[in-house]
Amino acid sequence: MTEDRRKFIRQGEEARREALIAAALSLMAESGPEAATVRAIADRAGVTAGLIRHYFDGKDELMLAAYGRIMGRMTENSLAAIAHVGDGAEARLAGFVAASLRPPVMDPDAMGLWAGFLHLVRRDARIRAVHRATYLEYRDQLQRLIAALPRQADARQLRADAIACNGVIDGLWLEGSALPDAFDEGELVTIGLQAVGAILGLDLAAHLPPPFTDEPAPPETRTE
Amino acid sequence: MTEDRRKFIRQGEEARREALIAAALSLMAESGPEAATVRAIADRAGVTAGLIRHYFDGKDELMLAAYGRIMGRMTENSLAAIAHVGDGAEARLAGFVAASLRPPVMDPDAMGLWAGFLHLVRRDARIRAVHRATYLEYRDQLQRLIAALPRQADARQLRADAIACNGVIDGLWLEGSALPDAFDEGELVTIGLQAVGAILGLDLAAHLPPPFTDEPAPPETRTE
DNA sequence: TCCAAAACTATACGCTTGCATAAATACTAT
DNA sequence: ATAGTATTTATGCAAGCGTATAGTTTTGGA
Repeated sequence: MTEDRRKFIRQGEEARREALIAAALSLMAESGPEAATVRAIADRAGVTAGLIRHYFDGKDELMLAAYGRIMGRMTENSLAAIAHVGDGAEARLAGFVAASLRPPVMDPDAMGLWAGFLHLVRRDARIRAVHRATYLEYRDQLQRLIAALPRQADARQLRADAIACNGVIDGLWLEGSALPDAFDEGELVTIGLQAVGAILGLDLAAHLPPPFTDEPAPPETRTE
Repeated sequence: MTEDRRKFIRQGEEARREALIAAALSLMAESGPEAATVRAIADRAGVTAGLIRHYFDGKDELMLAAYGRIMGRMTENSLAAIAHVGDGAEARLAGFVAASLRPPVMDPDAMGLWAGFLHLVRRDARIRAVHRATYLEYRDQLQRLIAALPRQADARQLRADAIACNGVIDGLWLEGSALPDAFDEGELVTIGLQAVGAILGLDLAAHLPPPFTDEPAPPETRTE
């Protein structure tokens, strides 16, 4: 009764770090980078602000960890779509492209997050390193899928094709995420498949994967 | 001698507004959105902070004006490259694509600026309107160039082609701006022309425009 | 059972932000 | 020459920022 100090239960390093990262990402996705203050993050994570400094050397460290988490998740989401597709290189590539142009990868919140971090890329060397690694990893995945296609191409051509296809996907992802209602349902998937197919000399649209996977609806990016 | 108050000369609305917009853009390009504080902007424009409120209703208004300025300029820069190209629709399209993938359009500073504003797109309706208008205007320009090509395509196909080509350009622009040293000199121009050509069924690379225009070197985006 | 270590809270400090307000200056019209 | 007005400076304020630090609670092992 003296002073009702907040009750709490210990949760340990792993859980708290994850909770703080998730809180930072959700705030940033909703309301932009400037909304992700230490107080707001702590509040959403159900702790007080001081705890951030207990688990991270500072806010910058938390943001760096959060960036790594979200970027990795986006590549994972694209890859997960083709994990169980076994029937041919073309189908796998088509699945990868389509997954990148559909939720939860193509998503306004995801783009808000990505944009919020992007401007940090130029100032913070460690953020830049994460960006570079993520971009190259994604492109390598794509290049591997392209290399598996039944066609002949030397290393130089393979690199150029991967860069071009990655460009199409990135550009369409960006525009579809930024202006969701400027495109019809599934329009960007079709366009993306046609474009990638044209670049590689294939008819990828023929492999148009089913619009729904086994999951009913993945509504949010931000939920863990 | 009493108190050395700062000397000044009157410059009038037009000049001051432009100076403040230019200052805001240059700060943002250099060091990100959070560096563009009212004090820093005023300082760079050679005035004191209070003047911003005299010419704009608030900082948000200044940022909105600045966003309109930079986005318009980027489309202009792409269009300027083909203003004096008269020999054929393919050559004009090739010039447009190439210009979008070279300085001053493709440029780390320009991308920093673009990214800095992008996350405002989701919160501020007026910023979003500018974004939408700029994107659609750019795409319409591209679509007009595509429509002028000697080939047959219905309206639906024309729209899809424009979206796809715009996607390639945007994606390559983004990656080349974000990671300039990940690509060879001129590599993205070549890849972009090949990709757009493949999508449209042309050999655009044959029209590869000269690497230099009549200007010696446009070094900076941020200078007016 | 109790005690030491770790987890967590609470508070305050210094700094920066955008903005309001009031005073001073430079220019223009007369 | 001078008065008037728009332009510009100067100053202060309330709010919010990240962080440092000290104190309190929980927890698990001796």
